[in-house]
Amino acid sequence: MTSFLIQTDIRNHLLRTLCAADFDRLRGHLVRCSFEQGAVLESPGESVAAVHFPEPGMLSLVAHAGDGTRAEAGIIGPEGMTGLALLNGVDATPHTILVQVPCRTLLIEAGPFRQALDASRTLREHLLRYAQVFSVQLAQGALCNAQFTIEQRLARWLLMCHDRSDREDLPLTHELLSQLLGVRRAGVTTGLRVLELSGALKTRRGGISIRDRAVLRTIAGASYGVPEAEYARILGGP
Amino acid sequence: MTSFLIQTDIRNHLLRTLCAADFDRLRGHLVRCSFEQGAVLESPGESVAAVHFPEPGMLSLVAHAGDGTRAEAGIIGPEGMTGLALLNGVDATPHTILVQVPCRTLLIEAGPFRQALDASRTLREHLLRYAQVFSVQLAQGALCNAQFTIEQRLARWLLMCHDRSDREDLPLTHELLSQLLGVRRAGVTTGLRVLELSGALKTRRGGISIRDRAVLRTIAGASYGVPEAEYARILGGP
DNA sequence: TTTGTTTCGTACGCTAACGGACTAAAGTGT
DNA sequence: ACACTTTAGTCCGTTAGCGTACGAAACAAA
Repeated sequence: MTSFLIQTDIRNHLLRTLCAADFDRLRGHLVRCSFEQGAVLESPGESVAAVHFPEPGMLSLVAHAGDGTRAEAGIIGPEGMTGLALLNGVDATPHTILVQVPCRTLLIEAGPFRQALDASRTLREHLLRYAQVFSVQLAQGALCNAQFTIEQRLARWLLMCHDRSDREDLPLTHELLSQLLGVRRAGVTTGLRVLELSGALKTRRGGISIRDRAVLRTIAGASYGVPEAEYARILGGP
Repeated sequence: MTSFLIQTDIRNHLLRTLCAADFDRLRGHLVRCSFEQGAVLESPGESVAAVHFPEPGMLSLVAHAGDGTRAEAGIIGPEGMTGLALLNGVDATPHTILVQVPCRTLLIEAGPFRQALDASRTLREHLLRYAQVFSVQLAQGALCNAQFTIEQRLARWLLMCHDRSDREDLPLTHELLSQLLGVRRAGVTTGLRVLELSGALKTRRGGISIRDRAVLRTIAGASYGVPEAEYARILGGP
C-alpha cells in the first residue's frame, strides 16, 4: 500500500513543521487511520504498538488510580502526538489514550519510529520539544483540578477541545464530560446551563456547539492559556 | 576547585545508576550545593541555568496560572533531577522549582550538561526514562487533585516526601502544605489531626514526624503508588 | 521578663459539589 | 405506532471544604 503523502497537506502540526529530510524519513511508514469516539489507542501496561499524529479531532490521556478511579490528565490533538513514552525510551505507560472527538491520524509503528529517532537528531529534538509542552499541560491540569470550579474547568476543557477540532459541533455527552473532569454528571449539566445562559455555547442532545470563545475565555479565566502560550513559544505557528 | 566525587557515594539515584562512562563525562562538571527550605532553583520564564541532582531532601515543581493561583504539580528528590526542560531542548518553563526539605544537590551547568547529552546516547536515554516517570507523576497528581480528599492527598504527599528525605522529622508548616496542596491552612490542620489520631504521624510546631507508613498508605489508598511502581519498573532499584 | 511573631487549634456561617434518585425528553429499533 | 434506550434536567438531603477570624500556644528577640 503505497501512500503519496504531501507534507503540506497534512493537518498535524508536528509533522507539517518537520524539516523535509525528517519528514521523508517517516513518510514511507506513515499510514492514515480513522477513529470513532471511544476508540482506545493505548492501554495501561500494554506496550505501545504505534505512535499517532492526529489530524483535527481530540484524544484524551486518562490516568488511573489502581482502584477504578480515573480522570483525564491531558489532551492531544493535531498539535501533538501519542506515544511520548516511546520517545522517552519506555515501552508502556499506566495510562489510557482514547478518542473523544473522532479523528484521523497518521500512524507509524513503534519499530520504524524508533529507527527514525535513532537516525535523526533533529527529529528527536522536534518531538521532544512537544513532550516538554505536553508536560506543562499536565502540570497545569493538576493545578486546575486543585483550584478551579467545575464551570471554569468546563470552559477550559471546551476551549482546548475546540482548539483541536475543526468542527463547530462537538459530539460530547454530559456523562462523558463528567468522567473526564472527574465530577458528577449532574454537575456538568448545571455547569453547561450556566455557560449556555452566558451565550458561550449551545447544547444539543449529545452535542455542544461553541458560539463565543471570548466568553468562554472570560469564564475559564487563568485556568486556560499557559500550555498554549508555551506551545506557541516553543513550536511556533500562528 | 577539583572535586573527587565517587559515584557509589552519591546519594542521587539517577547519577548512581549511570554507567561509569557517562558518570565520568559529568564528573568534572558536578558541583555540590546545599539549599535551605524556600530556595528557588528555577523561576517562570527564566532560562534554566543548571540542572540539579538532589541528594536526600525534597523539591517541588509549582505550576502558576497567570493570576496568582499556584499549586504544586510534582515532587523531585534523590530519585530524579531538575531541568527536564533542558533535556527536552527547551530553555525555560512556566514553573517554579523550590526547595521544601533542605537538601544538597549535585549541580551541572546548562552548557556542559547539553554537551554531555550530545556526546552520549546512553546518558540521554537514562535521563529520558526519568522524564517519562515524572510525567506519569504529573498525570497522577492531576487525577488526585480531582478525585481525592484533603486527608488522602495529605497522606500521599507525606509518603512521597518521606520517600525522598532521610529524616524522620520533616520541617513543614501547615501554611506551607496548604499552599502546595492548594487548600486552606485550616484544612491542613484538621487533616493532620486526623492522621495523628490514627497514629500515622506526630506533629510538632513547624514539623511532622512520620510514624507509621502502613497507616498512611491505607489512608492514601489508590492515590499513592502508580508513579512509584513505574519508577521501579523503568529505573529499577529498591 | 517582656514584647512581638509565627504557628496552630478551633469555630461559624456559607458555598460548591456530592450521592442518589426520579422524570422528561430525544432518539432507536421493531 | 410501539416499546426501549440513551441523554438530559431537576430536586433533596448531605458533606467537604471554603473564607474569615479569633485566641492560644510556641518560639524569638530585646
